[in-house]
Amino acid sequence: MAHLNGIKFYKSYKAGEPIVWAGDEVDFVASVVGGVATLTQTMEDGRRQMVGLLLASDFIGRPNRETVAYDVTAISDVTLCCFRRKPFHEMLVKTPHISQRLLEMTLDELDAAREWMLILGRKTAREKIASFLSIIARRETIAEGGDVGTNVAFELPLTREAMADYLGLTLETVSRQMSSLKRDGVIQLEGKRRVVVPDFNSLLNETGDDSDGGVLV
Amino acid sequence: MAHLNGIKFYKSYKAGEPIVWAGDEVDFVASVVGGVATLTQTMEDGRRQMVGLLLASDFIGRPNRETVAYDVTAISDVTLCCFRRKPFHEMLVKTPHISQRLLEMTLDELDAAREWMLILGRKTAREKIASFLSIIARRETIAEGGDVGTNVAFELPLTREAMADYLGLTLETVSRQMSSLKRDGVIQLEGKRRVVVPDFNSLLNETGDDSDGGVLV
DNA sequence: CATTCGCTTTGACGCAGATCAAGCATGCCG
DNA sequence: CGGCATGCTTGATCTGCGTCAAAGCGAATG
Repeated sequence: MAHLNGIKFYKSYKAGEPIVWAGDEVDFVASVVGGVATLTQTMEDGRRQMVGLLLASDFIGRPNRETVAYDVTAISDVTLCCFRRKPFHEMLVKTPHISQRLLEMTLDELDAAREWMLILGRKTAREKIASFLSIIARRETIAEGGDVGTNVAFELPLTREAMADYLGLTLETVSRQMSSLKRDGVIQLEGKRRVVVPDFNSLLNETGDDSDGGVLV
Repeated sequence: MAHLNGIKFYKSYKAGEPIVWAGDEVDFVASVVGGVATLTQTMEDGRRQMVGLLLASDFIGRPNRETVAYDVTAISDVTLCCFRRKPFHEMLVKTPHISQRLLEMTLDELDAAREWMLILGRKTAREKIASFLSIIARRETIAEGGDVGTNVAFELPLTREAMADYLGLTLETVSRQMSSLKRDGVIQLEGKRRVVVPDFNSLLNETGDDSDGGVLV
């Protein structure tokens, strides 16, 4: 996505800052350069569900639509690389391999959403936490260029409350299950945010997923 | 999607028949011509979550990937319009506006998946049922060319068990909540499968969603 | 150094929905 | 026609997680 003179610009947001609200008109699409942002849906009475977790290189917005369907929030300091919507859409028409790339990315997101649906609909609180940790472990260690060996350590990009919104739980339940996994030796905590997983397979065993090794080397 | 000599063919499946299993190699992609199919994920111990409900014109498969990630099952008699994967992929590269169309469809599915995530993660059993019924009402009555007026009637394409798999509930809870909505006059049942909604707004009021009219005319 | 604030942990208790268990209705097949 | 299968309903009981409440902890601030 290089060489897009004039239609491309950067924007930064501080941790906690809203990027756009559901229903807002937005005249750009963007991709995350650095930091973490979330997509959330909120019900009238305040119940909240996260529906997207955006890390570096993830895409925001629909080329063809001027309003946005979800609240987008910066959860750490975030930098976006933005493209004005109209020229971006024209470029899409002229440069087919970009829309094919975008299709691939969207299909990957759809797959992620479907894995997420299984977590939300059928897993216990403990399985939800274990699944979340293994998802983050995978994304974070790949981002750091490391291999997912048996011994893994990473920083949680989310507060307990945000984890609860991700998993359809309350923050108290998240906290209790983290403590429980710690008690059982599945994870260790250094401070509140850094997680050490001494044996990644034993974490996977807690997810409820088919556990025959999986992605492990 | 016309004029695709030689690479296009049709396949039919009976109600209940599996179309493909998760992990199978499949050399075609397809679009649903008629009937209803589901995408489901199953855990080792048998817990099941539906992650896709495919009606007429919905698309199955990934142009770029030879295996399939979910169980696909015909839930009524189903006819698929299939395209061999390799030539389909080549056509995609040569005919950019098709991949743009496919991108639009995929983004719509992603939006649907995200609405679904809110339902799974945060709604009560009663709200889940009401949400499901209003989603089906919308899709079915549009398919029949009718308008979604206040008074709506439609056929449920799913058994109580499949509804449970859709909503992350047990079939008993689905049954109880259907009875409860019936007792409260929100819906009427003609037989087990036909649903009459005397006042669509009062159904919407049960979904927990922002209720200011919405899509109603 | 004390104070406050945001985040987290932990405890006690209650309830929505799961589980276990009958029974009912409809339609199919010998 | 009777028997059996499939799908649905309803009841009784149990439990995982939500709710309410209090207290711990580290970092920032005056």
